[in-house]
Amino acid sequence: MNERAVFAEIFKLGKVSRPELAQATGLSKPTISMALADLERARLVRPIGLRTGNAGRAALLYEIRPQAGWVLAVDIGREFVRLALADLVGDIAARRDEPRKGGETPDELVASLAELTRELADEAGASVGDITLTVFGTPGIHDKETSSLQLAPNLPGWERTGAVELLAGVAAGAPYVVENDVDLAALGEGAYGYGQGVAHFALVWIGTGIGMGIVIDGRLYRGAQGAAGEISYLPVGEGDPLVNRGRGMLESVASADGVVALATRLGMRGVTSAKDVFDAARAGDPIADRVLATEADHIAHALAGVIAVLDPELVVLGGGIGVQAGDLLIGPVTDCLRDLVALRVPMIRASGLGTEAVLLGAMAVGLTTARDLVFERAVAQLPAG
Amino acid sequence: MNERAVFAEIFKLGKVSRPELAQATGLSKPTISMALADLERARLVRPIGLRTGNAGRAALLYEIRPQAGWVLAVDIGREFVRLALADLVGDIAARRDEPRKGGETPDELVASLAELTRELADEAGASVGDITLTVFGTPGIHDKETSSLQLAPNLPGWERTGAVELLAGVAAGAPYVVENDVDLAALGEGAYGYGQGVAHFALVWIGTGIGMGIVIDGRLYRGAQGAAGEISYLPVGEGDPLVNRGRGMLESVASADGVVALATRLGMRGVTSAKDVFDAARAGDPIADRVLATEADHIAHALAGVIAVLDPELVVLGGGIGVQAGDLLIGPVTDCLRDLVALRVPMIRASGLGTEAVLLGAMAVGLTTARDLVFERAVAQLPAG
DNA sequence: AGAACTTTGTAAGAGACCTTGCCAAATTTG
DNA sequence: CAAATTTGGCAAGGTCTCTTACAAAGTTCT
Repeated sequence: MNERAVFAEIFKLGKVSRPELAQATGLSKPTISMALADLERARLVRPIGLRTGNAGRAALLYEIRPQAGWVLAVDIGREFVRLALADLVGDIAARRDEPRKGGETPDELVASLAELTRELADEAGASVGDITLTVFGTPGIHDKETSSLQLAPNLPGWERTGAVELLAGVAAGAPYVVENDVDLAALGEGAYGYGQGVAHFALVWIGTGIGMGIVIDGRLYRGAQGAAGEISYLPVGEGDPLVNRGRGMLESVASADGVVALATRLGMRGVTSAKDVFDAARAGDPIADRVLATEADHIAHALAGVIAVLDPELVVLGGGIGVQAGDLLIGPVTDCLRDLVALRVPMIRASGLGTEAVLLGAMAVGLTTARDLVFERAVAQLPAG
Repeated sequence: MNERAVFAEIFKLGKVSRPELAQATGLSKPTISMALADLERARLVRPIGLRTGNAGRAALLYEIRPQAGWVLAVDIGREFVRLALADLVGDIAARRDEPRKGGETPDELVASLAELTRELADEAGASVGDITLTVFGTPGIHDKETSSLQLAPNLPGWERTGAVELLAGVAAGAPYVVENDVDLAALGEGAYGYGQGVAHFALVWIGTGIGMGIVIDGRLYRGAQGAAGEISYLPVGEGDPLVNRGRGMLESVASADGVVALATRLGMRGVTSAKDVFDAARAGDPIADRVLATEADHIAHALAGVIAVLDPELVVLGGGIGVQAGDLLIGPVTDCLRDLVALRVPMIRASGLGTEAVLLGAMAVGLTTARDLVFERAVAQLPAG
C-alpha cells in the first residue's frame, strides 16, 4: 500500500505537511490525504498544528504519534544490565543501569529484568503491555535452532536448549529479538556514530573479550551460523595456537587481561586494570608506552586480516579499550597498517558512543522493527476500525 | 510492469504455457495473455508449439527468443585468453581458447580480442553489433574512478588511467563489465558449481597467485575499494612480513611457486611445477607428502582467518592448485581447521568447474545483466512498435 | 466413433486505485 | 482591503487487473 510509504516518510521528515509529503513520495495530494486519514484512524499519526509564516494558506502539520509504540532495549553486559524504554519516535522516556549480582540463574535474571521493566514503564507513563518489541544484546551467539546462547561463558545456564525463550517474560510476552552485543554496537555506530552513511564498515570491540560487528550495505552481516566477526580466534602473536584453545589467540594477547598481563611481565607494578596502563602511558611511563605499542601492533595485525578479507571503508574501535585508549591507539595502529595492507588503509576511528553503543544499537534495531510491527498491526485492523 | 515478472519467469521455467505462468506469477490468465502479447511484439519471446498429451486442450508453449540478445564472456588469463559467445538463454554458440603472446600492449590485446570476437560472431551466425553485453574477467582490481587496473602485474599498460575504456572496442561499443577473475569464478561457482543455493560462501583461488571471491546473500561482495578477498596479504607462515612486501605473505608460501620452492628446499629433484609435486605425492613420494601437508597447513591457517571473519557456509577451493590437488588437500585442511575454528567448520570442497570457472562466472553475470538490458531496451520502444 | 470431460484461450464487465483539474479556504503581501 | 499564493477537498476520468462467462481444442470413456 501507499500508506507504508507515507508512514516511512513522516518518520524521515518529522513534522510534515501534506504538500511536503506529496513532494517527497511523488504521490498526488488526494492520495496523501487519503493515506493520512487512514493512518490517523489507525492512531499511528496525529495532526500537530498549523504552520504559518509561509505565504499562502497555513499547512496542517502531521507527526508520528509517539505513543503508538514502545521499544525496550536491554544490554545484558558482564557487570551491568542497562535498559532503555523509548517511544516510537525514539525519544528515551526511561533509562536504568543496574549492576549485576553475578551468577544468577536465567530465571532470576529474567525476573529482575521484568521488575525493572515494570518500573521503567511506570516512569514513562506507559504500561508493560504497551511495549511493541524488546531487543536484547547479549554476549555469545544466539542459536535460533535451539533457542540457546553459545560461547557466552558469562551467562551460565543460557547455553541450555530453550533458555532464550525465557526472555519473552521480560515484557509480558511481547515480541523480542536477541542479538549479539557487539553486532548491536556496530548497528549503533551505523545509526548514531561514525558509521552513519558508510556502506561497509566493521566495529572491532576490544574489552574483556574481543569481537567484531560487520555492516555490509548498511545491514548487519551475521554469517551462516551467526558467528561472523568472531575474531578472537584469529592467529595473531607468538606462541602455539593450541595453548590458547578455547579462548582464542587474539583475545588472549589483545584483550584487557592481555594488556595487564603484558604490563606486569614487563615490570610494571600495581597494575590491576588496562585503564591503569593507559593512564600511565598518558603520564609518560615508558613501559606503558611499550605495552601500548605492542597492543597497537597486535590490533593492527588482526585488522590487516580483516581488511584483506572485507576491504571496509571504515573500522571503528569500540569496547573498553577502544573507548579508554582509542585516541592513543588510532595513530600507531594506522601507521602499522600502512606496512601490512596492499591498497589504501581504510579510516580507523575510535567510537564516540562509549558504553552506550550496545544500547543505542539495540534501540536502532528495535525502532525500525517496531515501526513495521506497529504499522502491520494497525493496518490489519483498519477495515474494521 | 507485469511483463518483467512474466519475462523472468519464462527464463526460470524454460518452455512454458500460459496457465503455468499464471500459476507461477500469481497473475490471472488474461493478464498473462496481455503480457505475452507485448513480449512477443517486442520480439523477446516466441511461441514454440503445442504441448499435447495432457487432458484437455493443448497448451501453446512460449520460450525466450534466444537471438534476442548475445553475451560475450572473456577471461583474460595469464597464459590464455578464453572467449565464449552465448545467446540470451545461455547456450554457448561459439567458444575459443587462444594462447597469449605475452607482453602485448593494451591496444594489441584489444585488437586481437576484437578479431576473435568477429570470428565467434560469424561462427554463431550473429554479428558483432548484436552483442548485448561483454563481461571481462581480469586479474587485479578494476578502479572505476580512473578506468584502470590495479595490482595486475601481468597486464602491463592497463594500470594507466583510461586503459580499461579500450575494452569497449572489443565488441563494437556494446556495454561491457570488467570484473576481477576470482570474483567471477566465485559467481560461476554460485551459478553452476557447489555454490548453488548457498547464501554465503567464499571461493579461495590458489594458483600462480592467491585470491578470494566472496558471495554474500547470493551476491558478490566487492568491498569499499573492490579489494575484498585480497587474501594474498594475510599474515600466515613464518618470516618477517616486510621481506615479502608487495607480494603478500600467504601468496609467497602457498601459491604454486611456493609449493615448488618448498619441494626443492626439502630435497626433491626435477620439480618445475606444482603439478609435479602433486603427481609425486599421488605416487607415494614422502617428501611430496610433507610438502602437501605443509601446504594444507598454510591454507588451513589462512582459512581460519577467513572463517573467523566471514563465517561462511561453504568454502570452495579453486584455481590451479585447487583443481589439481583439491582431492588431496580437502581432508588435511578440514582436519587442521577443526583445531583452529571455534564453532562448526564450514564445508570445504574442491571446485568442479576447473579452468572454466571464470568464464562461466562471466557468463552468469552477463546473462542476468543482459536480460535486464534487453528487456529495458525492448520495453522502451514498445509503445511505438 | 461419438459423447463427456478437461484444459486452454479470449472477451466483456466490474472494481480498485491513482491522477488530473477545478474550486474553495486561509494566510501573507502590497 | 485586494491580490497573490498556498493548501485542502471534490469530482471526473483513466489505467490496470481480476472475475466471470464462454468458446475452442484436445483427451478419455463408452
